[in-house]
Amino acid sequence: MGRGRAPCCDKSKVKKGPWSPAEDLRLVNFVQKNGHSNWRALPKQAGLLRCGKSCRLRWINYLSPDVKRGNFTSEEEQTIINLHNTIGNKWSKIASCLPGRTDNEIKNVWNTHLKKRLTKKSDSNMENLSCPSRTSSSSTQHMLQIEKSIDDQTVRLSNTIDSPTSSYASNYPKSTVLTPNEATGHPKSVVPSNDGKAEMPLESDIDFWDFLDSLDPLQFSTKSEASGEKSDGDEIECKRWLEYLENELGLSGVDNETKEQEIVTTVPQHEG
DNA sequence: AATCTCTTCAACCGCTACCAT
DNA sequence: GATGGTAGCGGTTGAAGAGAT
Repeated sequence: MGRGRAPCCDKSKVKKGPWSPAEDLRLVNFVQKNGHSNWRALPKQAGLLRCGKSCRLRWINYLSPDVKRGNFTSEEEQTIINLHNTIGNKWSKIASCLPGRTDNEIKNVWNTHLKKRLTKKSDSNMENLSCPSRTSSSSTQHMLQIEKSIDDQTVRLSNTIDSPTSSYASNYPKSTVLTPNEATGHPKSVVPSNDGKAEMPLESDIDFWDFLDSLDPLQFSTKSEASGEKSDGDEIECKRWLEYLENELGLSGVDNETKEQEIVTTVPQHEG
């Protein structure tokens, strides 16, 4: 480790910046069919002008059905605060305790909301020195327990989720329901606009998210997790989802080859 | 209404950990 | 054990939107 660094991709040939709906669709489509055992090779195989890292990030933080959108509940915030107190900036570990939340999201929430809030609080606490510190032995013990449970959970998760051969379907968590439109709801996808077709923002269509909501994650996870293969039911659901996506993107009614070409040509090139 | 400033968060970058050879 | 390749993590950035002036 730590020896030199090979560039993860040819930077001159990859697109950067916000993802277009067409790219999203292409990535979802590909991961759904082939899983994501090799992120580096994925962009080429999927016909995306992105680097593997970018694809991975986009999937994990935004496109994965695991991702829970919307405001953090006070319980979630408290969990973050507690865990951060214990383990510091271990965002992925914290995320593993908050189903549906990504490390990036938690990091953002911490930096933009929680940190400031706590700073304010501690400022006011400084004025009130009698405030008991959380470093009492009992709370320390409590934190150690939390830390241990995080480690246990991390091990469990790594054993059950995301095996190298895992399919898209197996990424559905057992209990997490995709709730993209709760609270602020829909992801704020920034849609580059040098092409009319790719302009349609996904989040603008309530039906789309309602449809996603209507999909039963368990249906995806249970069978395929057990068998390692997609069942017919899964495929039908996946197809429905994809068809809907294509519809939303204005890509339906076009034969596949034309569609593929269209997506590639509508992907704006690296904007300066 | 126009402009400026602040806030938010998606995406990028660089590094390390881990695995295969 | 050394080396190379890939995945994942955490810090940082910058565009876009919101709010203030």
